[in-house]
Amino acid sequence: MANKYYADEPKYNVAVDCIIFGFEEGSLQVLFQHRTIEPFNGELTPMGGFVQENETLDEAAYRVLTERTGIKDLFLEQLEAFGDINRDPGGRVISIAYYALLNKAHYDKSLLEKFNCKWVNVNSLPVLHFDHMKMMKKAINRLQDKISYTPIALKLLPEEFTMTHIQKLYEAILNEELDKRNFRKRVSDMPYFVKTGKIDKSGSKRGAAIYSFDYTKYQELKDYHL
Amino acid sequence: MANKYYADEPKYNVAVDCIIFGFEEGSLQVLFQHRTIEPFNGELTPMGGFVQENETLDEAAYRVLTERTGIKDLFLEQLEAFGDINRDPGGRVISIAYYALLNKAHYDKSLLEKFNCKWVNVNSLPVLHFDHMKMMKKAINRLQDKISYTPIALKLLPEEFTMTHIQKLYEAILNEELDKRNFRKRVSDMPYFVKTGKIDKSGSKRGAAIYSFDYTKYQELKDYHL
DNA sequence: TCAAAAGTGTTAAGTTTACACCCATGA
DNA sequence: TCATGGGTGTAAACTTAACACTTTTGA
Repeated sequence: MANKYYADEPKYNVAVDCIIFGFEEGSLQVLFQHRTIEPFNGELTPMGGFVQENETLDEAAYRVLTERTGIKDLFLEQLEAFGDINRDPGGRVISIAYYALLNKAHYDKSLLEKFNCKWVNVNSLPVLHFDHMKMMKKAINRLQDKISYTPIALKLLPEEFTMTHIQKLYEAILNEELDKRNFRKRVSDMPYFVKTGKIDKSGSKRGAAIYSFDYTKYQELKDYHL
Repeated sequence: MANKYYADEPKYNVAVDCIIFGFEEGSLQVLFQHRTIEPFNGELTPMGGFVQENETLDEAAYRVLTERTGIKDLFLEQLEAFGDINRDPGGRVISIAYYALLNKAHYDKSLLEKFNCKWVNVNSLPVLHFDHMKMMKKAINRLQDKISYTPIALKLLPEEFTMTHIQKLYEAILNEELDKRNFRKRVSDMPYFVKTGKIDKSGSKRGAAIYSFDYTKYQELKDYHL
């Protein structure tokens, strides 16, 4: 497709970089892949890819995500564009950073080898190159901010969960302990958390009530109230 | 500069679009310029320009801003990247949207004709084309959010101002009336608002105390407390 | 019977909101 | 002297934070 008017203006490669969060064994994790070219060959980077001509930025990010994780139902949001002149030694690349939240129970582990990927605990991040640490910090901050006023964090959990699961999740994201009674009170006050009536006996002898999240109810309440 | 590794990947024009806010006569305003090409020749758009090879995204936005307004001391922050495939009929352009806050007292009015610009009250926005209305809404929302926890809005005021000035400013941004006593209490509680000792007699017979903002003190407090 | 996680309320502290009158001055 | 905007405090409502014991059950 010929560019009709802007022929004299410079053009650049445009990429997306996705910080992909997962949650397992009480820890917030991020998915990285090993670089396959110099410089920093073998070192870890967020999931990235170039924006193609037939896709929007969001679509490019979504494509990269589904390709690398096999997951279609996830939360995806743009963070910011990064465009420092020499941010990528391979050439000038403008990168649009995204973050995504997915349910690791649905993650296809065979893709770990296929794409040479690795889940890393956010508390033991590797050295990151380029401006990837800036992206990480932005992603974590955004996630921390956002879970206080939206239930997006639930995309990190299985469809069914206990109060303890949600609390551990919030504690992992916020990196601080929360008061059990206050936390449960706040969660219970939101009408879109519904008891399934089932009991999870895996975590204790007594068993814990299993909840699910009613996205339909959430949308309604959001539309009419918040 | 040759692109070393990514020769096969598509390239795009990359632009910045700046939503520039000003404040005058009690109203929040935005600076637009008239398009000079089809489609929508003559209609209003935010201040835009292409990102050049020797500048970062922020620098491109800053260049556009200083060029179009003559102002160097302003608040500038990235909003989001817009990259829908046909967002610009002139060709595929990825646009990085910014918003900026400036003190209209320093605005060089001769630039109005030079760049064929126009200040418009936010309450009477013109029809906007492309994805410009999305950018506007994002900018206004961000500004509204952000003034509740940072004093950036002061960049819209002269260096010296009265309590009434700040209140009118906040009311214009938030688009709602605020309680005078509560507002003044909150402002006075922040130690970086300092009374200059001067009196502004322009607004009333009695005269109002003139304040200024101590940016140094603000930085200190921010570093050690917030 | 006991260890381990689940579940449950109340009080104090802090924050936010609502609200009305006097002051100083120039015209 | 009066019209105009400047300036000030308090009480009620609401929100947030702190805190400890009982329940259930499988091993």
